[in-house]
Amino acid sequence: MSNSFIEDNDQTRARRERLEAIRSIVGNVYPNKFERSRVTGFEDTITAIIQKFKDGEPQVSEGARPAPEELERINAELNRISVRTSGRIATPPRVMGKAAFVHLSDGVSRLQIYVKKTDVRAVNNDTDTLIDEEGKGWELFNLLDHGDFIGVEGYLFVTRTGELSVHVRELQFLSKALLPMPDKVHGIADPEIRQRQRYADLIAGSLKVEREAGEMTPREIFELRSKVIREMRRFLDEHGYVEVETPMLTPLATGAAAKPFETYHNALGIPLYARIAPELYLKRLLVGGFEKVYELNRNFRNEGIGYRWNPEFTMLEFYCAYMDANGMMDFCEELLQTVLERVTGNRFIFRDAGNFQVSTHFARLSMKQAIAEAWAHNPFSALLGQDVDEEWLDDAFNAHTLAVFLRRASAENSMVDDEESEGLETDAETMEDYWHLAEEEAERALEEAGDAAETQAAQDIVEIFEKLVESSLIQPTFITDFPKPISPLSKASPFDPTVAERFELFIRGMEIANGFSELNDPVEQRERFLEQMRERERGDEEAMVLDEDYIRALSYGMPPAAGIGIGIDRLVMILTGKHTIREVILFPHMRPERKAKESEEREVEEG
RNA sequence: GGGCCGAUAGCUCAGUCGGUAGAGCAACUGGCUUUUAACCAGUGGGUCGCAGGUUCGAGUCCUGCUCGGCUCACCA
Repeated sequence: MSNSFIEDNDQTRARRERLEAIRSIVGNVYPNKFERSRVTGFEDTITAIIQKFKDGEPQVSEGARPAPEELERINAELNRISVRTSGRIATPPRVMGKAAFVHLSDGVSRLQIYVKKTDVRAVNNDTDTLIDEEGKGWELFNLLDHGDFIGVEGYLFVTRTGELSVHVRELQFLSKALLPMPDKVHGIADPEIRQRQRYADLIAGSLKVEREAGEMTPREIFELRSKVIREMRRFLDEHGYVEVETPMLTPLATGAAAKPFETYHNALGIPLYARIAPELYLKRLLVGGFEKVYELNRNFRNEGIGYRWNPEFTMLEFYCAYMDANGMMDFCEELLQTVLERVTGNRFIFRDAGNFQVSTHFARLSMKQAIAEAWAHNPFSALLGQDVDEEWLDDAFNAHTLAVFLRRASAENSMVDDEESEGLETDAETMEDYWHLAEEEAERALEEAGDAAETQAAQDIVEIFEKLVESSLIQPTFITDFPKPISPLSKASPFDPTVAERFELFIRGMEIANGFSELNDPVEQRERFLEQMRERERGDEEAMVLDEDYIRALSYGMPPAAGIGIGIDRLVMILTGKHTIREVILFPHMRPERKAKESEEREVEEG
């Protein structure tokens, strides 16, 4: 039999040959079902059996063995209990002549089975009956490989070393692993295989013999993710929110600053875009009379891929009528802390505890305050003797100078190797040169900007914030008071017309949430959209697109409201201590897999 | 796209100064009727990512390429 899709080596050959030998004993090697018993009160999965009977194991210290009398007492009880259960063979069989031990896994837990040559009988899968012939059970067992699926029937007992086990009387073959299992000690090291072949990653996590303290298996990461999402829904439902689903394929890509994926609808004959944000649809629902709505689903952005970025990401977005951004910060904090408490049992503890403390309250800081504070602690600050405070930043020339300076300084730093960079940071002269160059550039830029000067200043402040502050916001911090020109869907602050009543939540240096008091004046909204369109014409590909229907909706009247988007993937990164988004997305997007042969063919074609 | 790092047995990795290709696990054969990453004895397994170059001799040095990781720039 040829399996061209399976690499041919000594391991795969042995497995294939044994599959044929198994076939000659049991008939159908891919039977359709295996019924598990219900002695635990539920379906007797391995986890159910472990949970129900594990407590019966005698308590002994590491390496010690339980007393024989105690074993006898426990086993007198357990031996009366028969179970039928099934799973993947999770260890290479430990065969000792005429008996063997092996562990079965259901992906979560593992249960040891004990197979004795004289006690085990095989099931014929064609007739679903026990095979009479002597020795067939043991013969079948010896053809099993690490990774195969089997079903067993037998009675419970505790071994001399004190481990709960099943003494197998019936053995049924259920499915073959034609590929060898990942290394039982090291698991899979190659991140590419782990992410591309998540199934192998999940198997490896369940088969790995030893784990480092605090190490989460992939299974546990994705179960935690599932719980986070479930608890978010529950919290919102409890607070009167209605979950809705709005279009993912949209005629306009708007509601956020991002490049969309484009596709084409044949029947309508129009382009459609994968949504970059559900925002404008959800606010149409506020117009329609929903006072509290949310959507928890995917958004798509046709941009770079990196440790914080996947082309599709999961966002919780919700809106609450009659609330402003300040109320939304309170609610967001309560939401996150409640979800955390329900998922992890702690109010706010991050997984890599080394960097995090328990925070009872999230800090709040205006963007310009945050910049001023960060600058005071920045090595460039002392070097240049330049003070930065909120008033200083209000000057467009100053803001642009600082933005350009940071751009130059960081570009220079990134070009230099860590080892060679000594002296660079302390080189005051170079830094002063950069500063003067930045000042010259700022002067020119201000002249050229003309009526776009306000937008330019806003972009400068944000750029300074991102370069200087963002990565240092480790503890949960709300940054407030965003410049208005870069917040086209947000209301202005009632205290400062140049500032949007908008906030972003940062944790571990990442933006986790973005919310604001929603702009509900259709006249001003239209103006803001038009300003965005002018930005687009100036070359900003990510400026928003005017949505006339949305303006019409606002014209029917939308109540004052606050809205927020919370990045679920990034939140899960923080909760699991993972440093790349690909670890918390089951099937992250990657470059298409190319085998060596194919790439050679490509080269020939292209060459 | 730029910079840095990597690719050796099925898996995880070592390989010194350029001199016959190594270990553990896995596989195979034999032994062992309560093991715990079982153990004991033995066996097989390599296009050292690909293509050139230097050299008497290259896993090792040089050049180009492929694939991957990290990182910087754009982006949530």
